[in-house]
Amino acid sequence: MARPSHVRNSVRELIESGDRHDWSIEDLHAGILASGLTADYSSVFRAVTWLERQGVIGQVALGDSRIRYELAGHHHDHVRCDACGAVSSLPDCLLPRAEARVEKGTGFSVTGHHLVFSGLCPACR
Amino acid sequence: MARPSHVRNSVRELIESGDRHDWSIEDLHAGILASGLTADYSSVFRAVTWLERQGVIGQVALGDSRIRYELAGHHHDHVRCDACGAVSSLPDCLLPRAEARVEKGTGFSVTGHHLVFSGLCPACR
DNA sequence: CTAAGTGCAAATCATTTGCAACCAG
DNA sequence: CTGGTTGCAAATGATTTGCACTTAG
Repeated sequence: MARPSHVRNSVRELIESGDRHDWSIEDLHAGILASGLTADYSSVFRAVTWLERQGVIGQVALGDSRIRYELAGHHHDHVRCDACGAVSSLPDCLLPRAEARVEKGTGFSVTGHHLVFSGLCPACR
Repeated sequence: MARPSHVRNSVRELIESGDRHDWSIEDLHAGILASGLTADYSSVFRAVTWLERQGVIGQVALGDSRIRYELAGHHHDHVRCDACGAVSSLPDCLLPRAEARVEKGTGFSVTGHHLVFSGLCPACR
């Protein structure tokens, strides 16, 4: 069913390139244009939606008012600079057994979590 | 400088009433109308902004695409039901010394964090 | 031919702001 | 009178959708 889609390919390539983990749709759109290719914002939106539904990428909710995406797969948490907005990711998850504790305490069955630290990055402090 | 403001009072009362910790502006607006009083959405917005600046309430970013607020003060984390959207809060913070670890690992100076667990609430599971 | 992918414009949704009327001090 | 508060309408910002055109399978 899937036909060649250069927009989807470009989006996937950008996100898989790995250096960033806080891609907004606008960032992706700009990235594609910067590489010489063309793509409409709405096409990027649809590509992102599609990739998300396929489980290739996932949303990252930073305090920021736009939706951001990163490669899905290995779970990790983030640190965000309050001053410049820079985001870094942490190598491993700091909540090894916290979920079990939450389950006991609340009665919820916990399937995951989202953790963002805030502070100042080395450059801004 | 501050004159009586029934909108601000209503918003504060609702949020201080304590049962919820995921008030959106729309929720607050609806809540005020439900109590028989009137208030414009924009006035509620301004009241919320004012209370936030005063440090009375703070934002809570749940996956949800709208900004939510809760009483500021004691820090605690949340669990959100993926099915019905219900939110509960956890009594204490589960990351006592995690911030120090993050500082060492990333070079950021960490000032806080935001943690949301996701799963299914007792009613939905 | 048929359905997927794309661009363009327009519709939504939620948040914010401008402005004039209003009112307590 | 003066400045804070409010309602109403309109501006923003970002996400989402409708539609027609193009093209791979």
